[in-house]
Amino acid sequence: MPGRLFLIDGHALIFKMYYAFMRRPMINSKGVDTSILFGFTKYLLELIEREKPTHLAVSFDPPGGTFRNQMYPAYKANRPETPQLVIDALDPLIQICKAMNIPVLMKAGFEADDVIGSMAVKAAAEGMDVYMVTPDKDYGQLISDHIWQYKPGRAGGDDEIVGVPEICARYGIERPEQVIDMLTICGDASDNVPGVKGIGEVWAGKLVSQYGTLENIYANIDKLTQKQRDMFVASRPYIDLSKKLVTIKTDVPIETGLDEMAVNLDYSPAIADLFEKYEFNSLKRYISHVSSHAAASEVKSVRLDVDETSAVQVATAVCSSGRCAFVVDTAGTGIFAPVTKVTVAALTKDGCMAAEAPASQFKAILEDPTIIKFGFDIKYQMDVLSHAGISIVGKLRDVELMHYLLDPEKAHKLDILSKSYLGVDINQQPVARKEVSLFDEVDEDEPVERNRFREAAAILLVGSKVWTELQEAGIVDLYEKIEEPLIRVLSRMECTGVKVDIPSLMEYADSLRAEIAENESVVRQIAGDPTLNVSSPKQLGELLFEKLKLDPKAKKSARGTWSTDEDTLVELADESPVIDAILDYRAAKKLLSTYIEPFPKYISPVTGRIHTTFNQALTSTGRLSSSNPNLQNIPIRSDRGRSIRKAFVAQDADSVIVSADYSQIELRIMAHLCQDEHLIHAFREGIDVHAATASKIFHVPVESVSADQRRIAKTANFGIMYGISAFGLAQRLRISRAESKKIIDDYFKSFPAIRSFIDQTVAAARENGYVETLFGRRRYIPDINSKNMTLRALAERNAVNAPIQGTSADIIKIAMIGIDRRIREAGLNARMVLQVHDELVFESPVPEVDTLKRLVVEEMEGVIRLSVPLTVECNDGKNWLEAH
DNA sequence: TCTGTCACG
DNA sequence: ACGTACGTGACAGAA
Repeated sequence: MPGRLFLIDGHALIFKMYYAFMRRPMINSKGVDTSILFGFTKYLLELIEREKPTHLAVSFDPPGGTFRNQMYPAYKANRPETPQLVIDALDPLIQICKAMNIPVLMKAGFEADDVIGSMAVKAAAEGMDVYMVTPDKDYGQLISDHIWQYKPGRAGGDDEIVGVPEICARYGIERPEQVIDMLTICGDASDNVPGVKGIGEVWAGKLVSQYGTLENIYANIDKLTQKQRDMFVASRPYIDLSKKLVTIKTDVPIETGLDEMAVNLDYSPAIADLFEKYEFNSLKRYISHVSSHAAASEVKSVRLDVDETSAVQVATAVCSSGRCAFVVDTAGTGIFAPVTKVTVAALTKDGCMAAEAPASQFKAILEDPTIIKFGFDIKYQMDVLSHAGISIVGKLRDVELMHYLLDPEKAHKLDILSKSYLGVDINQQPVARKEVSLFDEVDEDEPVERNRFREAAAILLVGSKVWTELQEAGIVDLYEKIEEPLIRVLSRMECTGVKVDIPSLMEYADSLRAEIAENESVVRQIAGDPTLNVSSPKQLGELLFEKLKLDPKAKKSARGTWSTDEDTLVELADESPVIDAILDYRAAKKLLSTYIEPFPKYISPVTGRIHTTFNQALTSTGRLSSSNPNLQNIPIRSDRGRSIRKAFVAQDADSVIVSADYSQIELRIMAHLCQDEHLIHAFREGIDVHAATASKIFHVPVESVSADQRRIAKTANFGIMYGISAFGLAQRLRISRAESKKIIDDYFKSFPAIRSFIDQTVAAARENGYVETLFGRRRYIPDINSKNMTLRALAERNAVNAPIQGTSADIIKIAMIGIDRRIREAGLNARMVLQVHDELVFESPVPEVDTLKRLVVEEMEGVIRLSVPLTVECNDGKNWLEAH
């Protein structure tokens, strides 16, 4: 019978999972350690998906001793006691195997080795290709033309398939059966198999290959060296016993027939219940096809009533369960909105209870460091509660943030999460105020009012599930070491705010308005239309390309409108003086309408400062974003822009602005990730990396690189990180495609490691469906296999860029946490006020500046040791511009 | 509400 | 033959 039979050594796999999860066990919401069950089941499911076996069976060692113990009581006697977790895993795993139609082979008196060995030989004789899934070296003796050992990879590494050539090469022998002699001679300390004392693997291999068998070694014992002869003679009395111990039996009768091992993916409905019970949420996709009532009952399995009760009762439940969810209500919006009430939910033995009360009544709970707090957008709640004199202490499980880490590009709204995780619509209004059920029918016409009880309960329940998924994805560290502590840091930054000198901005506004008016009238004059709106791309397009007939080839359709962006206009600058007027108009108008006119309304009446919001759960790559207002895109590149940046000032004459920014952090990360020797060398030696790049691709010495060559190399360096195309580079450099193609070809020729890094990253995205940063932050790349070339190309660029941009984001986040801690430990009055991706901005009293700078640089540069140094430039000044 | 444009890293 | 560098947020005009 042709086919692929996989025989799994169950105990070996259990132990592997036991150790794999030892440092960070996976505990489900009921407090049960499901590490082994999860790891084992996941491995099974992945193996089935990846290797597509036609037949499959799992073998466990039976309870009680084996024939080996009978012949040699010391066998495995000095093994440490089996951990309880391993013992406890056996029965549930047998249940899981049964539900997946996988036969479990156990034979009293025999180890799994013997059962698998016998089955392997039998199946191979019947024409199957057999894979023995186990890391145990003893199995090497069974390998043949149709039997392989399939070694599970260590810690996420690839599995290894060992066949006849590999096993022979491993020991330097001719035939796999000789593994028995090898093992006999070497012995096995952990199993108490004696072997020949004094002979190790190297000599054993030489002797076995020279004399063919152990018996023949003894037959020729006088040809050995004196020392070896003595050792073999001394071992003679128990060498037969050793050989019996290490020889895997191949004649154990197996009752289970091969046909019963045929893979049957039509799993029993019980599998869904088991996955629900153990909370294998991330594995559910493997069993989504299971047809049964179980899928439908999944929603019903979240059966809880939110019992509305008193704050005191909830507080009691919170303290006994050690966890709660909370929702803060405010009058109005913004971080200074007064808190009106707080709703707290707690788990009870048969559901959820919740109560709402003035914040002060929950102060003790919120400030209790032992209670785990589930919330949604906790940073904002921290902001508003801090003004009510309440801090939130203890572990923070922010559902929005945790879900963001699972898949940053999904929607992280509570109502959507409740629907998908609990099957519950929290926007639906319950009928009664008491004994409300999440499943009660509601009157459709009733106005939807947010129900905080249901929200709090949903946060608690969704939060537990999302937490489990974080564990399963192996990104709990990312959450606990980076995002969770960052919540507090960002909250402090938001509450601190930054001072903007509005009067100086207003003064500058006047000169901008004059420029705008001047340019507007020039444009209107040339157009011969006093009503022309220069801000209207449509009207501008008609003016330039229809009325003035400047360049008829540029049409950027979408809605058939002429493109009038800066790149297009600059091309036309020679053709009409109207172009410069338009560009000047636009530049001035942009600054005025984006960075000046809206700013006064952002000044807080409480602090007189501007308080941005840092969005921590938004970008695809792990960066922060800033909004209302966005303080991460304050101008700097143009002269006009710099006047605006000057308005970001320290609070008074006794303070300064300090700015610290990473130099070339993304290129450095790329150098580390691809391990390119030239790039690494340039960074280590402090050589100008763009000049070094130019030197390589243009084949000139570094010192004779021209400014133009350097500029081109710089553009190319950035292009590479963004997933360059010849077209894109050509456009940016205003050169021909042939020229840009040559540059790219030379680039990859000069830096072959970068080429292979890109290829490997794209391959990893295809393999796993996602890419990750150095710190495990994931971005899923679903379009990587798209048939649409454009989409696929975009996906490939994303796959390359995300680990680079994301690692940079991880690094500065870690630095921020360290700096915040150090500032507080040192009791400084300096404050971190802004983060701009690779830059941190502080406000500091003058006497503290030196201390602050030292500490900031130390923390930023010391986040992680890469193959290249991380360097930071740090300056101070009266305003943000001067500090640069 | 969507699109085009442009400010930043 | 096709479309073309990564990640954001805000504004004005068009629809």
